[in-house]
Amino acid sequence: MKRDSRLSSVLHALLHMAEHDGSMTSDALAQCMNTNPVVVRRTMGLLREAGLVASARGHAGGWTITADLSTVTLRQLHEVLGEPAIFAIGNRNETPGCLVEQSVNAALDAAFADAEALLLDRFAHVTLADLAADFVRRHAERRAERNK
Amino acid sequence: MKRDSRLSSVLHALLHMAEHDGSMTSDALAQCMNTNPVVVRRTMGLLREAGLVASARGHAGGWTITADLSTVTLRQLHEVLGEPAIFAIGNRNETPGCLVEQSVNAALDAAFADAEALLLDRFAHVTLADLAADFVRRHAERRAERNK
DNA sequence: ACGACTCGTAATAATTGAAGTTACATGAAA
DNA sequence: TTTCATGTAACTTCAATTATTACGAGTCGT
Repeated sequence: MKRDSRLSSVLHALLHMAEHDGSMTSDALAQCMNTNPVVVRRTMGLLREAGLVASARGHAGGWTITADLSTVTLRQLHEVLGEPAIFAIGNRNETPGCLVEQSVNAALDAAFADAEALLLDRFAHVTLADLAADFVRRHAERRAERNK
Repeated sequence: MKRDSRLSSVLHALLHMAEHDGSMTSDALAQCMNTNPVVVRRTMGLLREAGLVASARGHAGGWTITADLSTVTLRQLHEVLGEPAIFAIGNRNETPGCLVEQSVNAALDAAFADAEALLLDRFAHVTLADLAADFVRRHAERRAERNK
């Protein structure tokens, strides 16, 4: 099953932008992420609609972060991306007439709902600033490793 | 994204088999589930390898449950199906050299791992017998509704 | 004004894995 | 021996993200 990696992608892009002075072009971001500039524009466009980033055309154009990193959570980004389906496993038929299938769906749905709630709660407590700090930590560790 | 509904399917099949005296053919199960007999054989074949069901060919052949309903959990069935990917969302690159992406992956992976643990734990505490009992309850409710 | 640069977006293809289908071999029972 | 059913291989269909191509439109520097 093909997994939706847009959340991972936008996080990657946003953190690169946060570490980078000035704006970054779709091409530069696409190279960072080993993908296509059009894909970058499409996903970043959603963030722009949500007021998280801004874009400028022409010379010296590109993308910049407009939001405060400490206020943007993974959950918010998930919502901005249209709350894509979280699970790759699901019911065969969402509105079954068969009573057997209703029992099956009820049991599975309850479990999935709980797992989703936990996941979204986790997402709600991680901000871009947290990730940026984690990156800085990793960066320092690698430098220390290199100088050992 | 296309979701894997095999767990839902086998549960549906197993419960129908549990309510049904004697064996059921792949064709009968396929009709129950609005699918194809070959698909039924493919998935039920995995359950047979795990010793949960048995199949017989020829006249009066078909599938029968050999396991005790109260000992088979949703988690076990999930494993029997090859532990398919649970999440439809994932990292863009599982083994990134980029430190930014490592931070992103670490945060997402931790959240996903927790949600997966919760889901599997839920699955581990639901048996086929539980689902069968739930079906009987729904069945009784519907009959009461009809006679009101 | 011109031209290089960049976003905006539509249209289309590639990709991936489950699910569905066809076809035929194998085995069991009437 | 005919009929019914599973066992499998090979192939097609299907649905969704992702990738690509193409072109339009705005912006800056010269």
